Amino acid sequence: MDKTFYITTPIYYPSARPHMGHAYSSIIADFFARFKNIDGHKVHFLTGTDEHGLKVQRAAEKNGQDTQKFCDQISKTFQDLSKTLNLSNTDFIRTTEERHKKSVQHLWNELEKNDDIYLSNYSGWYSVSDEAFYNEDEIDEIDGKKVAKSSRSSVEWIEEESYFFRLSKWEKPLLEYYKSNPDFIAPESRKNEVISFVKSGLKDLSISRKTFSWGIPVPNNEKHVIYVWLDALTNYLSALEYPDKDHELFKKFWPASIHLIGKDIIRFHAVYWPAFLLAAKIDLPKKIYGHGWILSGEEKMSKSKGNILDPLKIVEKYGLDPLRYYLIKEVSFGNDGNISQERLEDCINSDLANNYGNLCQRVVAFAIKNCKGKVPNEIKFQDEDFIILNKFKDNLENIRSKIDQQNINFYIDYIVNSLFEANKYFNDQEPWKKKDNLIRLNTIVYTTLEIVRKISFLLYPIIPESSLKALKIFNISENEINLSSIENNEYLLKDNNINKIDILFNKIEKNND
RNA sequence: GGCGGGGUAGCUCAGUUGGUUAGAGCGCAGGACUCAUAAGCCUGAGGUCAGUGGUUCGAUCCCACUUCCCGCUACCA
Repeated sequence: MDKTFYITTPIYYPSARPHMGHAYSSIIADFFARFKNIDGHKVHFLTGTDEHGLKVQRAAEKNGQDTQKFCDQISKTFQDLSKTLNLSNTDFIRTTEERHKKSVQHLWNELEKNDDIYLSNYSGWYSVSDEAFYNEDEIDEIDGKKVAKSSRSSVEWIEEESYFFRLSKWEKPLLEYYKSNPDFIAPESRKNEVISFVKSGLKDLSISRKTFSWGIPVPNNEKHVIYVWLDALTNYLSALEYPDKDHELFKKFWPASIHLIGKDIIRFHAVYWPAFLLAAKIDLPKKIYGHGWILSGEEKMSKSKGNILDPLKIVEKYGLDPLRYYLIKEVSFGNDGNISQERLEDCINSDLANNYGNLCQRVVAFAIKNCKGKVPNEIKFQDEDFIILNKFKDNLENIRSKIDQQNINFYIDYIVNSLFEANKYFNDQEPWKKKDNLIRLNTIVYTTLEIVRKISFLLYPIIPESSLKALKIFNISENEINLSSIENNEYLLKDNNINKIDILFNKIEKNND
């Protein structure tokens, strides 16, 4: 049976324009998807938009637009973002699609059938201006008027008929599940938060609303729409043609390998979602990973410096691959990351241009001048060649296992170290002094070409476009990239032509101001 | 308030189940080379590992206190 891998991003809520947080989730997910793809897995990579809810309905009204058309428009900006980020997603789901509606309603029916849903009243202190409910302890009384402590806006007691999900019933099963599946929630800090939250007790969850209509109707009670989280989370199933559990997609890809999300929505994914699934007797996803936020430090948004948090502007100015590389390299995965334009430029110059780009150029230029522009034929490896070549083979299993632990930083550090070693190797071997020993010269060139090839394979999940550009040296195309071939020290066919390539990364002129 | 995480070189971060001179990258300074995008290679400067006290033969790592930062503490997504 083929190895499979199903990864999802959050579905994005179109109340705001795409920002760096969206880009980050997507890029990281794409990294994993591409890695698994070149490592022989059948990959399903899902992203999409979450289009229901009061805010969307209001935003559309405000624009005097038909709600669906409004959604079409905003969803398009996220579909465009996926293209801009060069995502390899195999599907893009929208919660306004029919396949999703069918799936959510079916899940609802399952929950109802299993007695996990009941009708009752939802009540609480509601602030119209904040659009939020408050608990008793979040309320103050000033001059006989109840107000929210945080915003000081006045609140009123509201009771509304609502369907509830028996979340409380799943408190113990969830805790047991976390215990027997210690890798279910990552990173560790998030797991601890979730567990302590569940341990503090779960109340039943309101899962329908009557106050607005932009949503999926509750089966058999059209006055209610299904509350947004039950709606939104189900997208992960809808994209696999749930409720058709015999469908090829569902059989192949469920349970999901990993739901990649931001830490802000960990609870919905690590508590509500597994509870829904347990109640519906559906297998739980293997992992929920809540990554950190992208922060822009002290840097104020200014016109001269540009806004680092706008991914589209960054891509426009520096290109996509530098952004992808930078986010993956410099953010300690799982933690919040501070990004700055200055560090991005440093990364481009030192890692991408000087280290990787220049290595490609120097070996190609050398081979064209000294090896007739062909992959050398007569070679004889020595110890120092084997040492550097075999490192890839020796580390392959470790790389795979680190990726399965989402240790992205190990992966990229490994690549950067390999680049240092490669440049050092070429330096130390001094092929330019070996013109009277062609076999040695050829061997050094062949070895270095092999290293460039292996590193370019490893870089493909991070900077796919640039990796492919580099692989044009050897006329290697995208579908030929496969991870296990980094074990092979003589992958490159001898006497094949070597192609001169354009500069991969232009250096950024830094001006001190 | 309660629970949890953290304060390590100019910057971004590793690390230590407590043990000789605390690490990487970037940045900075010097050197040798020249195949290459004036790139690469070598060498070096820079830290009382937040503060105070304690346990210990010995603490950056353990404990207590102090201080600063951050997260969670349910229905905004």
